Amino acid sequence: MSKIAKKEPLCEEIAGKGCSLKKVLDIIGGKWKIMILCVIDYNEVVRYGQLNRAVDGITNTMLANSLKELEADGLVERKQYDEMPVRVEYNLTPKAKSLIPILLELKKWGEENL
Amino acid sequence: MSKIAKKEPLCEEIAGKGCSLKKVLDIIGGKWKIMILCVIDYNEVVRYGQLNRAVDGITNTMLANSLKELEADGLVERKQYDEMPVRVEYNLTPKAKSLIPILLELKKWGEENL
DNA sequence: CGGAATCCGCTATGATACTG
DNA sequence: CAGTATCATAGCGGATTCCG
Repeated sequence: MSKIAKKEPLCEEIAGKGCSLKKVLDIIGGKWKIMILCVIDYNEVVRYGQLNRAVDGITNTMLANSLKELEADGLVERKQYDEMPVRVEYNLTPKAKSLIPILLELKKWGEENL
Repeated sequence: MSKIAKKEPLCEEIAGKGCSLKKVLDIIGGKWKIMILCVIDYNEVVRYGQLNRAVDGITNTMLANSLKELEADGLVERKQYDEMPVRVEYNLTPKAKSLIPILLELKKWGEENL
């Protein structure tokens, strides 16, 4: 069979497992992450408790989990100051900041189309 | 209202329930919708079976559900031709088409940052 | 061919309590 | 203050079968 095994005119790059769009959604998907990113961006620097009060309805479990994942994915930076009581601050990495404009476009699209 | 009752320097518009960014994610979130949109966009017009084969790993249940929701949200158009056997074609609405460039930016961001 | 109807497991999410 | 540790649950997503 000299045939290239593409039965359909559809590309793996678009719909396949490796699609980078899918990866992006894996990272910023879920129920809370985008809102967390936006709140940090809006405030530049935020403390844990601030986020907890700011993101409407989030629980400790989800906030802690989301922050850990965002940090692991290089979107959020965590700084801990060992004062008493402990103070922890979060801010966006440059990588995350470069994502914000796109999210704002998405938001704008939502306002115009929903 | 002389007073804006905000205990935190964080805005409801960003993190609250009404945030349009959240709404967008509700519509195109989930595991398959973005890929479905991209495949339809890439092909202009697609049949159900094509989508089923093109979107890697999707099941009937999810494809049918996703398409119904996308149609209800005004992102895809369904055309049924009562031939024998039945033929059904899907294409993007203008609204969805205006979303594609943003998704491509997101994809580009993913390629550069992940 | 293009779905609908069932049934079901898993994982994301959540409530609550507790700790360094 | 900034989280962990448990335990519980809902609903998303999946496998299979059936239908016009």
